[in-house]
Amino acid sequence: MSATANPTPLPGDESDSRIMRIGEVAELTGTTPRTIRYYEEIGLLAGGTERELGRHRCYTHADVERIREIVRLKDLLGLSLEQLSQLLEAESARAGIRREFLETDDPDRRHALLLQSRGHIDTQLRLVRARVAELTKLEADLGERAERVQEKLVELETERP
Amino acid sequence: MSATANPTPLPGDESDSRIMRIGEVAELTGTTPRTIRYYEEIGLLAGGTERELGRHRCYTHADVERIREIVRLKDLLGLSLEQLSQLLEAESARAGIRREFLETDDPDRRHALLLQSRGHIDTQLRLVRARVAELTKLEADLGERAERVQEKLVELETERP
DNA sequence: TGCTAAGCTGACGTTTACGTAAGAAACCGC
DNA sequence: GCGGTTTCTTACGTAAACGTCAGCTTAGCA
Repeated sequence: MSATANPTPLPGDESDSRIMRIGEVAELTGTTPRTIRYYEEIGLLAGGTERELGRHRCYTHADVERIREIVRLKDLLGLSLEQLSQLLEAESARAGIRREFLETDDPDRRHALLLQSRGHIDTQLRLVRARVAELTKLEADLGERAERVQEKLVELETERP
Repeated sequence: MSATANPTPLPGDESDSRIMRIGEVAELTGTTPRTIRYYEEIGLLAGGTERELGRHRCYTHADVERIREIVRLKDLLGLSLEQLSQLLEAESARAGIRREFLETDDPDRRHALLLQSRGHIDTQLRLVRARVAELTKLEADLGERAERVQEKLVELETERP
């Protein structure tokens, strides 16, 4: 028996292809239903398609991953949701891109899609690295200050027994 | 002629001991007068002492440095101003501590002040390092994704001339 | 001494990122 | 098919971090 054949997956199970509702997704991502709806409202999450008004939103594991990524970038880089929208704009149709990638057989088209994906990842990498550099500089500055204080402490301790 | 003897220091001059008003400080720190007043209002900046109501606030280069540090920690660590207040609480009396350090001759007291200063710096260092670790993990994850895309690109290019 | 730029003190406005509440509708197990 | 839970939409509320405006005062200098 494979895990994917399990007819009733465990809650919190991260295997793909399960369909979840907003409450579960919120728990899995450490957010709230309101937050998820808000992200959809401002266009940060797709969700708008293929759902008649009034019916329950449904999500896949890919959506959970995306929300986790949003939260991570938001918290770690301190980006506003609007900045995130722009940053992830290319990726916002990620599911669509992936689908198109799998559906098409045109190598040129696949090539273009891959390039687009790589560009998007590179942008994020640049941001992260710049931030790491700034933090490293801050760490160095703090280290210097710590050292100066330490010197004075040693100095003081040698002065008196 | 030494630079410090210059009776009219250049604007933007970072030499100590000049007394500035809020507009200049705002420019030097990339903030606005309103922001500086607000920081004072919520107790993040001292300023409350030694100034009769209604008179102009005056600042030294040490204040500029402190504001720069606040902005830096706020932006890089994404801390709220209240969190910053707590983090810098010990340091908030920094000028006072420094003065007391210079004034006192009691080695025990000086020792205690130095230890306090070191503890404060260490707290900041821990925060910075934790953040760097998280960002480094994010960088690694992005790197993996970039690699996978790159592999597919190469794969695609070898398939067709 | 008089003028002007800059600063002062309230006080209200604004944006972001959600929280919260209400009433109705959808889903699910039995 | 029905009760109970979850979700839906709509709409108002809120906390943080300032922006902005008004009316008045201060500081510096010609």
